Amino acid sequence: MEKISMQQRKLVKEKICKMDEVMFGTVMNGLCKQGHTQTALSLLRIMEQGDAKPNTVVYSIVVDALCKDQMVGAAFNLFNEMKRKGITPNVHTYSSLVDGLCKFDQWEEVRLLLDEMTHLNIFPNVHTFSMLVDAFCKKGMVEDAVEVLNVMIQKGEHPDVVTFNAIMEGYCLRGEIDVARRVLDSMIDIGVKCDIFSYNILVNGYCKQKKLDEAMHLYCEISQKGLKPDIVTYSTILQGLFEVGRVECSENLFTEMQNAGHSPDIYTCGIMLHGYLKNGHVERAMSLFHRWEKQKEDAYILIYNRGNDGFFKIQKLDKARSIFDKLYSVGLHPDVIRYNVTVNGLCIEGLVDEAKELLRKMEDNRCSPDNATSNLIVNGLLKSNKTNEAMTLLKEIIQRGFPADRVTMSLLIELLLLIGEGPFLLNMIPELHLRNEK
DNA sequence: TTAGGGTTAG
Repeated sequence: MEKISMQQRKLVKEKICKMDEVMFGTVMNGLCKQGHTQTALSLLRIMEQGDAKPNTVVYSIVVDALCKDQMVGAAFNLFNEMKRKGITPNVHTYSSLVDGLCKFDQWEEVRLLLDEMTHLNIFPNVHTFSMLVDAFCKKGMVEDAVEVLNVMIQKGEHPDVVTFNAIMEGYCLRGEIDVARRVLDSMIDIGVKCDIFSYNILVNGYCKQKKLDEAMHLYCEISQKGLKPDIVTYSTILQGLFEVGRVECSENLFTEMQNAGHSPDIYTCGIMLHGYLKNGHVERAMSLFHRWEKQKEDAYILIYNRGNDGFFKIQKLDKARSIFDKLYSVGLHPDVIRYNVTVNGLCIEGLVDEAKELLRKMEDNRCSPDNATSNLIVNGLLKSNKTNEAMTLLKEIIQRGFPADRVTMSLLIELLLLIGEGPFLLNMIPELHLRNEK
């Protein structure tokens, strides 16, 4: 990506081609969508030196990308900078910031920002309101979301399919799928066309409640409504079917999916593998696994991970271990999650030395244990009978810098008291406390 | 040239 910015620089400096704001905007948008926000930001700085000065659109592009990268503070710095320079933010800029703040539960700041924009005669539109509705729903605050919905209608903004889908998801997350279904019917009544997202939300709701007959019924309804199930629909139902042990149904649906022209993506692969393993079909899982590992290198990461987890659950530690070793041999560096799954498996099995070895490998690969590692180890120890032996490992981790959160701490305390390590606990408390303060 | 939604391992 650096290459692109070098080319841009060259084009600008040598005046081979005069880039206007729109061209800069297009390039910066592309960079941001590919995750190169910093490069986009340097391009904005380059613009300042040229004839085409940064405008509202290019600032908004970078502000939005920073929010999506969860760098809301940096986004606000840029937002303040543009205001200082007299470049007026618009409804896009404000909406991106509102969305960023919502994701961090900064409700007071959201309110202030909405006030600010309204004072400037910039009014929230269907996008802005839908972001708010979605944020409330995802946090289980459906009543607040409905209130936002009413406000937007009052202000003359029409909720659309995205707004209603968010509300449906809110009800589904609370397990009130029948209410969600009624939302779907009423949105059709008022003339808002539902889409495949609407159905996927409902299907997922039923699957999570293990109501697979209802989910399958909805799946049939999709085609009757003139819509087509997509890869997400299939993945959701496949997962649900495996969850309730309907392996044959899953296999049939998997074939149906491929016949409909959808090749399995990385998630479907993981669902199939995990589903087989969970239901004890090791051979079927292995055969799929071997077929795919030849085809798709990209898919390795997730498949190995799922594979590892599944293998541990059915006590095939030797197979899990060989898969993990294979990751190294093909030059893939496992991420913290995959390490965690493996460390957990080893702890449950009481294989402390191997877990230690793995933690050392983790450090060699500059992959630090995180909260989840600690959590999993403590959990593994609680489930295991070889607690004393495994204590050694835990002590080593604690001494190396235990990343403790509240949950881990309480589990740890429970464990230490259980196995009569009260004195060790007393010694550790000041240090754990200090780390927690940081 | 800019903003909103669904599946996804411990």
